[in-house]
Order: sequence, then C-alpha cells, then structure tokens
Amino acid sequence: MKTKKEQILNSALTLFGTHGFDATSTNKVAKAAGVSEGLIFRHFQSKKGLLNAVMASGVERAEQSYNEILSLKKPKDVLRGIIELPFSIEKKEHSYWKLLYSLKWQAGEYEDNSSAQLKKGLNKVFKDLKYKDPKAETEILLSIMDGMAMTILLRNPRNKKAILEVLLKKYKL
Amino acid sequence: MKTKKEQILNSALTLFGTHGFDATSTNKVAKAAGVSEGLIFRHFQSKKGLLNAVMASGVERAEQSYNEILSLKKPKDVLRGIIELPFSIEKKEHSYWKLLYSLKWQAGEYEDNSSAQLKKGLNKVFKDLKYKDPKAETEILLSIMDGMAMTILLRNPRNKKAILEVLLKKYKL
Amino acid sequence: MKTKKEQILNSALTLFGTHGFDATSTNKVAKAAGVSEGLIFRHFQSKKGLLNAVMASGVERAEQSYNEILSLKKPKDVLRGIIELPFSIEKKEHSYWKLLYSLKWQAGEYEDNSSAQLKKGLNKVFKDLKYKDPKAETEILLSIMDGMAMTILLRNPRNKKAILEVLLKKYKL
Amino acid sequence: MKTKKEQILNSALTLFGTHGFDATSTNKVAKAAGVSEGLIFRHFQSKKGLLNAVMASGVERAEQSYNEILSLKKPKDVLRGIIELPFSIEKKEHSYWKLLYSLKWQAGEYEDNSSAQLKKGLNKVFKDLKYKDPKAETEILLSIMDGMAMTILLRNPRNKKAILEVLLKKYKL
DNA sequence: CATGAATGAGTATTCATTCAT
DNA sequence: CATGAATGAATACTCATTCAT
Repeated sequence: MKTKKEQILNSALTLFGTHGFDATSTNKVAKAAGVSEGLIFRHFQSKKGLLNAVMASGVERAEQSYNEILSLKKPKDVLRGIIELPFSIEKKEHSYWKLLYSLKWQAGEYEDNSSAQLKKGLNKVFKDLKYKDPKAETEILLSIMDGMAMTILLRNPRNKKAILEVLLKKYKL
Repeated sequence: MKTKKEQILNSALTLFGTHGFDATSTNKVAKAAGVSEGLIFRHFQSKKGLLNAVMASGVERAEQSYNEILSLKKPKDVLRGIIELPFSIEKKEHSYWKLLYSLKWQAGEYEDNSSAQLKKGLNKVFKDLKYKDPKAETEILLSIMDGMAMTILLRNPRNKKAILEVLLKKYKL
Repeated sequence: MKTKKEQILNSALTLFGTHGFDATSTNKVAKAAGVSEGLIFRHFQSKKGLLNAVMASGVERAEQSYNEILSLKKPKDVLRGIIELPFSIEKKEHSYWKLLYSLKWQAGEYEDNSSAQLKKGLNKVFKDLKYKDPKAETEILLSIMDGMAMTILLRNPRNKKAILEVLLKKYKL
Repeated sequence: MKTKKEQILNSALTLFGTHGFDATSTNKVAKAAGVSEGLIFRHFQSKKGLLNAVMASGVERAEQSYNEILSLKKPKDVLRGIIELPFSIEKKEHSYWKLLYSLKWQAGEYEDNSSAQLKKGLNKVFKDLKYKDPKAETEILLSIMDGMAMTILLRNPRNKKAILEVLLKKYKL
C-alpha cells in the first residue's frame, strides 16, 4: 500500500493537471487523497512546495528520456528519438505534461530549465547533419515539439501515426 | 475618451494576460480600471462573463487576420501568410495571446473553436498544392504555429527573422 | 443607530480587553458585532489594523485627561490630578485600560509613547516643588500610577478612598 | 546533563516570556528544546499544563524569596527587603517575571495567589510600625512593587539605584 | 521514555457577488 | 450609469492534541 505522502502527490498531480494549480484547493487535494488537509503542509510546507514536489517527481522521468536519446551515437537516431517523443507520451503521464505546460504560461509559478540541455544537444545534431542554420533549426524543432505536445494533449488527433510519418519524412528519417 | 466598460475590458485583458485569470481578482481589475467593483458585475454579470467579453473582443481581431489571409487567391500566399502570423504578433497583443494560450490548458474555462475554419482552409491549401497527406500536413502546421507562438510569447528568441526564413524555405516559399 | 464600523470597534475593544488580543479571533469580533467577518478587513485591513484603530480611539481620551491636568497652573494641583487619575477610571473604560496594559507586556504589538509628555510634565512639577531628585521621583510616581492602575483594574480593592487619601498625604496634598 | 523534561520547561519559559503564551506554539517549544512535540504532552498533558508547570517552578523560587524576607525579625528589615525585591530581579529571571505579569492581564489563564501571604506579612509590618492605615499602606506598597517591576522589566531605567534610595527614604529606611 | 505521522478544528484573510443608494 | 458598503463561502495555513510504534 502507498504511503499517505505518495497518495497526496498522486492526487495533486491529477488535480493540478486537470484543473490547474490555482483552481485546485489544498482542501480538494486532501479529500481526493483521503488525508487531512494539515498533512499536506506537514509533508510539503506549502501549496507551492507540493507543486514543486509533484513536478520534481515528473522531471526526473522526463530528463531520463531526454538524456537516453541525446546519448545515442548517430545524429539521425537522436533526431528521430526527439521527434518521436511527444507521440510516445503515455496516457497516465498526461496529467503531468498538462500541468507542466499550463505552468509555463503562469509566470513565476515554476521554473523549467530542463530544455537547456535539449537545446544544446539538438544544436549539435543539426551541425553534424550540416543544416545551414542550426540555431534556427533547433528553435523550430523545439517549437514543433511543444506544438505537437499541445496538439496531442489537448486535441488528441486520430491520425497521430500519419502525422509522425510525415514529420519524419520532412527531416529525411 | 473611453467608456468605463472599455476601461474595464482593457484592464482585465492586461491583468488576465499577465497574471492569469484565477490570480486576478475583480478588485484588482476594478482598481486598475479606476472604477468601482460593482460596475464590473453590472456590465458583465460575473467574472467569467468578463473573461468571455475579453476573449470575444480578441477573437474578433484574430479571426479577421485569419480570414483576410485565407481569402487570398494563391495557395502559396495563404501558406506564407499563415506561417508569418505568429511572427507578427504585436507587443500590445501579447497579453491577449498569453491569456488565450493559458486558457487552452485550463479545461472548461473557455472554449476555443476559432481554429475550425483555419483547419478547413489549410486543408484545402495543402490539397491544392498536391501535398500527399493534407490532413497530417494541416495538423503539423497548426502545431508549428502553436509551438512558434509559445516560443515567441514565452522565450522571445532573438533570431526570429532567421527562424521564419528557414521555416518558409521548408515550405518552398 | 451606530454604524457597523463603530459596532466592530466596540466589540473589539471589549473582547480584546477581556480575553487579550491573541486570544480573540476576528470571527468572535464579527459575531459579537453582528457583522460579517469580511467587513472587519474591508474597514481595518487586518486584525492588527483593527487593534490600532481600537487603541487610537482610546488614546485620544487618555491624552486629553493627561493634558488637561498637566496644564493646571499650581504644581500641587497637577500632582493631585495625576495621582487621582487611576482612581477615576470609569467602569466602561476598564476594557480599554486592560487592553492597553496587557499590550505593554506584548513586545511589538503596540507602541505606546503617550507617557513621554507625562514624564516631562511630572519632572517639571517635582523640580518646582523642590524635590531633591526629580527624575527618580518621576519614575517612582509613574510606577505608582502603573501599579495602582493594575491594582484597581485587576483586584479592585474596596478601600480605594482610604488608599487615595494615604497616597495624597505622602505627597503632602 | 538536564533531563528532557527540564529542557522543555526552560525553553517554554523563555519563549512564553518573550513572545507570550498564545503566540508560542508547542511546535516552537519542542524545537527549541530539541525534543519531539509529543513529549510535551506526555509530560504535561496539555499546553496549559506546561504553562502551569513553568509557573510553578518559578513560583517556588519567588515564594522562597518572599518567605526569607518575611521571616526577618525587625519590621524595618522586612520592609527594606520587600522594597528592594523588584530591584534585585536578575536578568535570567526576566522571562519568568514578564510571563507572570503578562498572564495577570489575561483573565483565567493563570491564577496567582502568591501575594496572599505577602499581603498578610506587610499588613503586620505596617501595624508594628504604627502606620495609621496599615491596609491602605499594604495596598500601596504592593502597587508600588508591581509598578516598579513593570518599570524595571519594560523600561529598565538607568537610575535604578537613585530610585531605590528615594523610595527607601520615603519609608524612613 | 520518546518519536513523528496524522488529525480536525480553527486562523486571518480574500474574493466574487449583491444591493441599497 | 455608478458607487461602495456588506456578505458568506472559500482559501492556504497553523495548532494543540492523539496515537501507533
């Protein structure tokens, strides 16, 4: 059986992800987790502390995915891996990603710097592949990834496979 | 001189856009607009009513841009116009777009269907230009647009011009 | 009929005076005053703001008494007036004085500087009356006043008259 | 090395004395004492129980001082001893006395009856010394002591020695 | 004896909304 | 049309206290 701390983290992730951080009261989190409200503060100090804990537990997994791909040897493999990333978000991870993206629009709420390494890695890939303007290409691909994530998380189109194929072809993969 | 109703709309747009809908109290909006709090409710019934009014006034301008571009005759001109769109968001419109995007991540807060026509139009363009999978191409371009908007509104990269050029070249424009 | 703001001030004075500032919740004040809790904050910003308002309304009356006495011409009249002061606290003013004295023991809660002028005045009186050590005499009389106030407010002895007489005789009045 | 129970008592005295009883949480006491919060309740049942224990340990010392002085044979020695009392409060005892006095203003918090014997003793002294109204004299001296304690604990005047001398002269000591 | 997780009632304060003027 | 006093429900957070270990 899960510890109460984990129950709180789970409930918080789901609620923050679906209704947003501001719109989710600690009271709701406590009820969803089946614990007293006070316990949240004993474990996480503040609501923002809870948010940070929720994010931290997700960031780990995300960074792992990144780094695994970035450490591949052939640049083309890296590129493919990165592009495939948004398409491989599992259902049970949706809450986490929704939360992450919604936070990006809320200034100051949460600082995300996981993309710094990703940027570096992509830049190198485009250089290795002799693209003319690697920096611009990096920004474009990062944007595509963010946009694709948005599309998949919010609109969930049926033709994801077809989309991925077309996308890969654009990068000659 | 602006009517008090307009003052409220302006202040609400700015505040909602910078601090978010939830984090902006009607009290703050009233003070920023220099009116009494009660007046907000006389004019807009509820806080959500104010949000809807704010969005409506923005949607109008947005749709106008869309439609102007979509009504161009040459498919390539349409394509170029659409792609250029995120790059041409004016500073004073940032609040509106930030608000729009942040709302997209908050289920139920606001329903955006402005993209339906855009989707249709793009689909036709890609068909006319003989792209193999127009539906997938449409989804990709919409995603690129969302992603580019995110990039520009949140990270504001310096090499916007270069990015746009590379992007246009990808579509042979 | 009294305004709600005044009702709040009255209830706060009574409750703060009898149970102390910390032990009195804004909820209790609101209920005692027959108003909503929110109104307290609309009028006084914070609980401490309420305390300040409560004290300010009392300080005025207190300083008036002081100054009236200090402005008497004959030093002996001043001395008698000051000594009689603690004995003339009216029942309906007990809450205020209890609150004032209890606050003196709570560092930082409320800054009382009303005694500065009183000190000056007494010093002059003792000089005029050729007492050997006016400064020490002043400190002693101030202490006697504080002590008498304590005695009267907390123990309320039956022989107040007799006490006053003995006290006056000590100062040859 | 001190027992944990004593550590709790010490920390409680200091904190209660400096910040007040209400403003001091059992959590703070536990942390200051370096023990678990639960232990406080094992030893003292409740927060008020802790308060009583803190006071009791102080009352003992205080009563000892009283009784020592009251048992002196010459009435004048008793009088001098009592008057000197407030001037001989040691720095490390300040917390205790501040707490005691602040509690006197909080109805019901703590019942102080230590002064009963003191009253009796003083009454006898004034009778022995043929003062005209011993009861009134007793009340006055008790008030002076309370007032002096207040002065010393809160304002800490520099001319304490001079004050004491003048005071003793008033009682022909 | 001692801990620390857990609770439930309570805290000051905020907020959207109403309404008499 | 416009105000501002007033409300009641909600909010994040605190606290004294309990209890299993």
